[in-house]
Amino acid sequence: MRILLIEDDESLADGITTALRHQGHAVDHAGTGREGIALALAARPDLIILDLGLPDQDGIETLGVLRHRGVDSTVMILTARDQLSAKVQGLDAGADDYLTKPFAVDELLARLRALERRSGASRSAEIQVGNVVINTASHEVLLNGEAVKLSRREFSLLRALAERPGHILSREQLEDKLYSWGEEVASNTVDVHIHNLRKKIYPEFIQTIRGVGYKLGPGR
Amino acid sequence: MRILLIEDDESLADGITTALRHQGHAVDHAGTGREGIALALAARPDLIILDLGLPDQDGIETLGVLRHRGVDSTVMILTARDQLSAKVQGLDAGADDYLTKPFAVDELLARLRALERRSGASRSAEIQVGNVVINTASHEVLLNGEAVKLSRREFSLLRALAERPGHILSREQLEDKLYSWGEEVASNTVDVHIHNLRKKIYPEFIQTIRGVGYKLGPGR
DNA sequence: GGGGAAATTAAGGCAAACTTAAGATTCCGG
DNA sequence: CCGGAATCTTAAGTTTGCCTTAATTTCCCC
Repeated sequence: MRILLIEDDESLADGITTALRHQGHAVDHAGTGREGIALALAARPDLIILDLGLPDQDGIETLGVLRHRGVDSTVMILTARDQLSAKVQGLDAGADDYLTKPFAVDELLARLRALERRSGASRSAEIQVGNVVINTASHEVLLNGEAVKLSRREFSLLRALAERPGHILSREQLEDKLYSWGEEVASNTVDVHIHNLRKKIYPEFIQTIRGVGYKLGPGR
Repeated sequence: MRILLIEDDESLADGITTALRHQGHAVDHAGTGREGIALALAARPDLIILDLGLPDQDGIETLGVLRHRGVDSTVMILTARDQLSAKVQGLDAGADDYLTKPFAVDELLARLRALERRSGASRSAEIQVGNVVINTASHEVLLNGEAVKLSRREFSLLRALAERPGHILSREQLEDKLYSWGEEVASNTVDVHIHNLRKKIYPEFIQTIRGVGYKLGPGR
């Protein structure tokens, strides 16, 4: 998943970024509302995490601008515990969820998974496609009940495809989900990971649409 | 919206019920998990508010049973502030959101609006012409329910014609749809692809208007 | 029956995708 | 903080499938 973090506190931002990357997400970071808007328009993230206590402009205002410009990404706002009215405003201004500071990173991650699901197909942390079960919380993948060991990138790739089984994702779209701004790849990395995934699962599970991209197929 | 509240604390339940009804929602109330499951199956609510601290059975378990029985309503769970692991479990078990107790009723209402807004959209990417179904998302084409394997150009051609069934498109117009500027083609390519399409589907599906172009015909 | 339009056919060429392996990088335990 | 293991990226070589071309045949309308 591609995530944009708009947060001025450097150390907090670093912590969140690291945790998210560890989960296999592509993370872009903006330190101000203005910068955040620019990045949101350029990178088209799946999710935006927005701190309401920004220095250059009000967080709510930033959110308003984003929605006005047609950014329809899911938005989670971060706010201080006692700012109830701000939370309510935020939700009504187009945020999808909020988290009160301070929070545990595990909680943030769990919330993200919930949000991810709300817009996607599956209702629980498990996505099933054919005889393959993908657990987005534990990062476990089962093929006919047996565990398959995947690396981080392999898992991210599989998750991206599994969010909408049957839907085709181009190489470019897949790269966008895996790599943040500034760490783009310039090779056939995606091809290679797809190849390795096919070896670990089974070849027909991931189908190639020549000239278009890849999609998950039906069970064998 | 039809809402099911599963909450054992009578006075809290009364307060929430009143507030929700005030907003124009239909509210059912269950005091136990067992009762909640029965009501969920009977009433098919749009939203379920589930307290994790239930007397007769664990709230997480209740949620599991609901999802297992195919209840796909949006679920918001209520939990005590310090029960982090419970929240995380709940979200991963298929809840869409949670709220920590104690909370202000305004906050609950704002959350509901956010949830409501999210569950809209998603239009189908399918075009149907006669007994042929064209799925633009998966590039799948079904003839009487059976998959027909098309190449990229064949698919583009078919989609172009299917966008306006019955309308006549000239070769030139079709070429414009298939080829971007700078890669024009100088032969009877379109004819050839049309021919191959007819072989894969059935000849009468694509009709020739002599001297003008092609159009999609009615089912066989 | 004649001429132009459309259909048919087959083959060569080319770009997309696959495979492999080596070098770079990251991760993790001590 | 270091060294080995796992993983990731790059790039080159190979394979594959498709697209285009063009020559030939069939069809339709005047």
